[in-house]
Parts: sequence; structure tokens; C-alpha cells
Amino acid sequence: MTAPTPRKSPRQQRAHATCAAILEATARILESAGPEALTTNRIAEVAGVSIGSLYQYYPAKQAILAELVRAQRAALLTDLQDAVQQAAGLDLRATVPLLIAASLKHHAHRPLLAQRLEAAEKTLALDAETAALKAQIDALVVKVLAQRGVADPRQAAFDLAAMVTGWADAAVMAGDSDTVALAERMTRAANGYLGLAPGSVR
Amino acid sequence: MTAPTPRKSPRQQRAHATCAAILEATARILESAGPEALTTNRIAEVAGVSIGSLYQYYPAKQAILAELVRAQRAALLTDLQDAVQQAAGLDLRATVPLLIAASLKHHAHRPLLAQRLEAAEKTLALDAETAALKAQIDALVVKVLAQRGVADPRQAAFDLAAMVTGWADAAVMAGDSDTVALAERMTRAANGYLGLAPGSVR
DNA sequence: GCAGAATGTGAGCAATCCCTCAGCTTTCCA
DNA sequence: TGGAAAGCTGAGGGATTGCTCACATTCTGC
Repeated sequence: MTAPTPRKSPRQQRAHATCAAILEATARILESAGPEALTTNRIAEVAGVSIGSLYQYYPAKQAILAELVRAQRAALLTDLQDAVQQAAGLDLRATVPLLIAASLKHHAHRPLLAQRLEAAEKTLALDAETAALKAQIDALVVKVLAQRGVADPRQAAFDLAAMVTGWADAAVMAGDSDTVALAERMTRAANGYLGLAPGSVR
Repeated sequence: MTAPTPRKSPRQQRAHATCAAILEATARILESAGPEALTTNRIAEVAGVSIGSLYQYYPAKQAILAELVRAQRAALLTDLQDAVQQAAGLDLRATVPLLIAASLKHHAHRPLLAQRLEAAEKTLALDAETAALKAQIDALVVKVLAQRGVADPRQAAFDLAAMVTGWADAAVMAGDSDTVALAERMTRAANGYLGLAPGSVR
């Protein structure tokens, strides 16, 4: 019922290719035509695969979207873990920009896709695995902030994530491609939120 | 072609009631079941109106959504204008919380609806009237910021709007209903962004 | 080689979608 | 008061949707 995981795991290489083609086709339709134009028949067509093959690996249309969302979350977790490792020994002021840069990475790569997946996530009933990833991400940020003396690390982690995500989406829509400058402006806001004195960012 | 305005203007009172019922039904379905469940037949059913009546006033499904989006934008413009009037003679530090409070007002009233309408706006091709409203809103904020000595008022207006909107949506999703506290935290971030020293909020 | 598992195919079903239209009821106004 | 305008109805047309299933093809291990 609530099992948006692949219905059958691909064992051979061409099966993996089929799954990948389906996911990529879904991503491309999402980018070029939006969620309203995302139909299973069209996904199969763009992927160059028969509709039957699609349903051999994904039990429902939603499952394909869920898989993309899950992958995006997993990538974010990895990038954040890297950032945290890089921030070892650094103080709060130096850590924040690293976290922001990690969060912005996916928006920089395929901006429209990232935005549409986030929108889809709000409507989708996300599976247990994706929920677990979200929890891991949250816990990671909470821990980093707490270690650096932030007063209410839970609240702060939530607020900073909300701020960066929504802001990044809007920037993407407006065609702002200068991620570095965007990250710098976000850092200013985050510093203000955390009660850090303005100071020159460099 | 791109005329999502009512196809026929209601002249009698019961016609106005019909239009209102259709809009309210659309809002309710959006809140309770999401955009995927928003069908014209269902709208008519929930509104207690026949499907034929619906199409007498709205030429397409999208037009109903566009009307709701337009109304939301118009309300935001009004609230911002009030805030600006209230901020006459005040400095930047005192003005920012007023602008934030105005922006948050709709999210506080019907949070889920506000969020889903914003999501819909990103997919919809918005009509000329709504675009004009957006431009007015932007110009208003730019002017207020410029008058109070903000360096790059265009950029700042965009960034602050993006920050507040996305953040508010996320807070709504998480069930955070304490709008006052939320506004205060946002103000801290905005102050940091604008280069204002932390200082006590009151 | 070959049996069986894994993979791939696509016509088409049932359900649903958006929207039209011919005819009915209610309201307005001279 | 009566004709015209405005409003309302809902069956259903044509298109599309998500998805199934009976069957063909390809690969793997022995």
C-alpha cells in the first residue's frame, strides 16, 4: 500500500539501465513540462522503454517520484556530512558558510529539478526511508550547531534549513545563477539569525 | 488564449454567490486533498453547483486557480501598503518587522492554502493582471528600502521576499502556529542580512 | 547447448479527465 | 404581465489517464 519502493530489483545490467532511463526521463519531463505533464506513458516514451517495463520496477507513478526525492535527500545528506567533516575544529562563524554551500549544491546543479522535487515532496506521502534520511539530516545539523554553542539548536536547524531552501528556490525561479554571491548573502542572514556580529565575511 | 478571467461577468446576486462558492470549493479541495485531486467535477460538487455553471464563469480549470492566486496577491499588496503607511517616518530597523508581519498575515490565516497557491503559481502561466500585482508589490518594497538607505534595494527586496516566503511555508508544514515568534526570528535574520547590529528587538 | 529466470513489449481496459450543449428555471424590466 | 436576458442543469462526448496481462526476447548457470 505505502510501498513506493521498486517492485522488483533489477539483477542484470540492462535492467539497471532501464531503471536509470526511467528516472532520468521523469526528471527531464519534470524540468521541461512540469508535474502536470508527468504521465506514465510519457515517461516510458521519453525513456525509450515500454510502459510494461516501467511497471515491472515501479508499482505506481508516485513511486518513481518518491525514488527521485529519496535520491536527492541522500545526496544532500552526503554533502552535509562532507561539510561537517570539513568544519571539524572550526567555530560557528566559519561553519555556517560550509553548511549553506552544501545545501545549495543541488540547486546549482539542476536548479529546476531540485525545486520541482521539493514541491512534489510536499504533496507526496513520503516513504519510511526518505523520512529516515530527513531525520538524519536534521540530527546532523542539530548536533553541529549544538557543539558550537547555539542556544536552541533544534529550532535553529529547522529555521536555517527553511530559510535556505525557500530562498534558493526563489533564486532559481528568477534565474539567479551566481551561487557564490547567493551563499554569501544567505550567510549574512544566518549570522544575524544566530546573533553573530556582522563582521566582514572576507 | 491567455485570458483566465471570468468568461462572463455575474450580473445578479445569485451568480455572485455561485462564483464565490466555486472559489471557496477550490480552496477547500486544495487544502484538504492537494492539487492532484483538484478536478472540475469535484469543484462543482463541493460548491453545490452544476458543472455547467462552473464553465459559465470560468473558461478553464486553470482560470479558477489563477483567480485565487490573483486574490491572494491583491490581499498581500493591500497589507503591505498598510504596513508601509504605518512605517512612515520610522527607520529601517523599525520598518522591517512591519513588512514581515504583513507578509506573514496570509500564512497565518489559511496556512495550507497559502502554501499550495504559491506552489501552483510556480507552475501556472500567470495572467497579466497578476503579473502587474507582483510588480507593484516589488516596487513598493524596493521604494521603502531605498528610502531608508539600503544599498541595493532591488536585490534586498527580492532576497527578503524569498526568505520570508519559503521560510513561512516550511513553518506551516511543520505545524508552527506561533506567528509572532516566527516573525521575530525572521526579523533577526533580516537584520543580519541588512547589516543592522543585532541589538534587542524591543 | 539448454532450461528457466530475468527482462522487455504494447494493445487495450476501466476509470477518469475537461469541457460542451440543448433545454430548463429564475429574474429583470418595460 | 409577458417576453427577453441571465442563470442553472447534468448527461455524456472525446480524449487521456494509470495500469494489467499474455506473450516474446534475452541472459545466466550448468
